[in-house]
Amino acid sequence: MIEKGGIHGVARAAGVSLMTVSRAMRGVEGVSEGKRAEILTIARSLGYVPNNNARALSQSNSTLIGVSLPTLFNDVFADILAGMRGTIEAQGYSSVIDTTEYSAQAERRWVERVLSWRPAGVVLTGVQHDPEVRQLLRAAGVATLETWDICDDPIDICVGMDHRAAGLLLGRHIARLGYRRPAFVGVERGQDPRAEGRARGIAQAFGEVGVDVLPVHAAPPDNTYRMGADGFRAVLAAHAPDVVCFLSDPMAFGGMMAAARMGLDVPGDIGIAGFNHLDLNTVLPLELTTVRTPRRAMGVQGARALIARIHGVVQERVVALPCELVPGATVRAQ
Amino acid sequence: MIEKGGIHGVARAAGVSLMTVSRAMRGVEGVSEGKRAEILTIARSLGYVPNNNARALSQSNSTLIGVSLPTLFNDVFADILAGMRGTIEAQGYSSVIDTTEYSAQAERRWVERVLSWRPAGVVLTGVQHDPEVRQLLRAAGVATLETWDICDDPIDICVGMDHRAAGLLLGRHIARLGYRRPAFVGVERGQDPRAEGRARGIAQAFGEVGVDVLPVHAAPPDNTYRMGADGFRAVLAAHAPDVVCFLSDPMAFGGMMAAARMGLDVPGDIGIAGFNHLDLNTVLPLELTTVRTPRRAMGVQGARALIARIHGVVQERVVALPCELVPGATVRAQ
DNA sequence: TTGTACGCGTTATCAC
DNA sequence: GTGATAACGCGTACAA
Repeated sequence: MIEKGGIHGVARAAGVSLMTVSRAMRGVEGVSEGKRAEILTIARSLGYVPNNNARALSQSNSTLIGVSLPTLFNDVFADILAGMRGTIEAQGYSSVIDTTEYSAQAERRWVERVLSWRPAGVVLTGVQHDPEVRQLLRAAGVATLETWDICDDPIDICVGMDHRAAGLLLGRHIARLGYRRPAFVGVERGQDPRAEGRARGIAQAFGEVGVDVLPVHAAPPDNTYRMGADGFRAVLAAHAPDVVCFLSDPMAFGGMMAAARMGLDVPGDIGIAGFNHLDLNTVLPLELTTVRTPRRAMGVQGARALIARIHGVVQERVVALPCELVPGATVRAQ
Repeated sequence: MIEKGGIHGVARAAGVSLMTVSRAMRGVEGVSEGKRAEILTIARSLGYVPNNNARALSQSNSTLIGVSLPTLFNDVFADILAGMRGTIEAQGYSSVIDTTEYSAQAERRWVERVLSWRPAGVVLTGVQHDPEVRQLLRAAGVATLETWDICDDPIDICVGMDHRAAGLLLGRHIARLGYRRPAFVGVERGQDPRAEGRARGIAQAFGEVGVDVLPVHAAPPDNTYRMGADGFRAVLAAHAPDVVCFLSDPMAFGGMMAAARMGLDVPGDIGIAGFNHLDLNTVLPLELTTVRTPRRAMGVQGARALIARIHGVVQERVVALPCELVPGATVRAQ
């Protein structure tokens, strides 16, 4: 419908050739300024928008970067994305977002779809993918960034963090405070590999002080806060822990609310810890014990590395950004 | 790089013509099953992904739906989107997301970009846009859905809700409980037209009981929870209200936390109300007084209407979905 | 069942 | 500074 004239219509209306319109629209040299202004006015009045499919087809280089996120219901990914987008757009690239709902299958389908647009680069969340994803991206020779997690052999490059180390950091802090009956509330196995990594780190920390078991409760899918609250009750009934670590801050908050409802004092009766240090924490009466993750920096540095990679510059293939313990006040003090 | 062979490479490797490969890849008739399997295997091993730019260029019909959201840092839009995506994908369409950060300029640029892909449909959040947006979309003749808000003359079709009516609903409830010194905490003017509509509704409700002023505090941009907390303190100091309505639930929660920190009892000393009824509320010790918005339904019905519109079916141009008051416990009882 | 010619809208290249 | 022509990779229509 838009092609009732397309570039031809504009050219005809302006009394010039296609090429002159093309040059005028793109802002490249080869058109007198007067003519350019005239053409732009006509194009605008005709509602002409260049056809990117044709442009992409006739050119080999693209400025499109596809970004895959597990979900939009998590400020973590919004933070990472915010960091990326600033950089991506400042460099003249544009991004296209999609979510996989934590499904490897959906991620694979998305990779095929985005590759069909011949993007300059692709961003994936995490390092665990359908085997075909790696193969597709490698075969396409497309610059690929994996983020949020790290691994030894990324598809292309990787800017993330070590979730196990982060769990270890948190776990050691908690263990040092004397807790000996920890528990973890997360989601079903395979749903969130990063959370599993953190749980392993926590388990390792407690292993170092002779506690060999970290009971894990997998919350059935629901709203995050309720998952935290229900998970807290479940793990309390099943394992009588003295401290409960949660997959995330929102879940930990749910746990805190459940504790209050049960008449339990935090941290007097039981300790609670979250993960990520999200905005919510800044207003809580009792600051949550958690780990601050470098989400925004990850986005910025990841995008920079990806664009450098697109330009053929390869630095380190894997960059792990550091986390920071937030002692908070939901576990007991020394 | 991927075109080291492209469809030609596959055809050559399989010993057939381009068209046979094309047919095999698309799953249409005209290829023997044996040959199809063989071709698919070869294509896969060669990492061949069809070029969507070429496909889109050669066809007039697209299955792409572009969706514009203000931000990802708000579960409201995640909810709407979740509702849409299910429908969109079930109908064989695919969606591309972008965020505008509440900037009309960014929205206009996005509309141009998405139109350059010749989408089947476009979804915009809200009804207030740069004038050119309307012109571009109308000129392109692309099916367009506006959502989350409503207006009398949508660009094309509109499935949303009446924010002023929602504010009126909430305001009347609060006014009926005897409150007479209301205040509103929102964001700077123009940042969120929907919130302004709700504030107008609240003001109208209080106008009905003879209270003609609704002091409004515009929180400077920050994290939502802190904006709520800081806004609460500011509005309290400036206007000594007996009830504070917030732009959203998360801000209201920030306000509740600030009240607690100031030693104020809610609702004993002061009333608080939010908007949207988000997941957070389900775990709070004191359920927030708020309005439940039909976000998911809006997404589902909006997507259905848009796809019907794409297929040429036009029902009502504007559909307003109803909201529901959640009395909660953060304003005093009757 | 399989292959050939042409067109989609744009840009690069070369000629004027 | 401007215009003509040939790609880009795929799908449609038709021919074999």
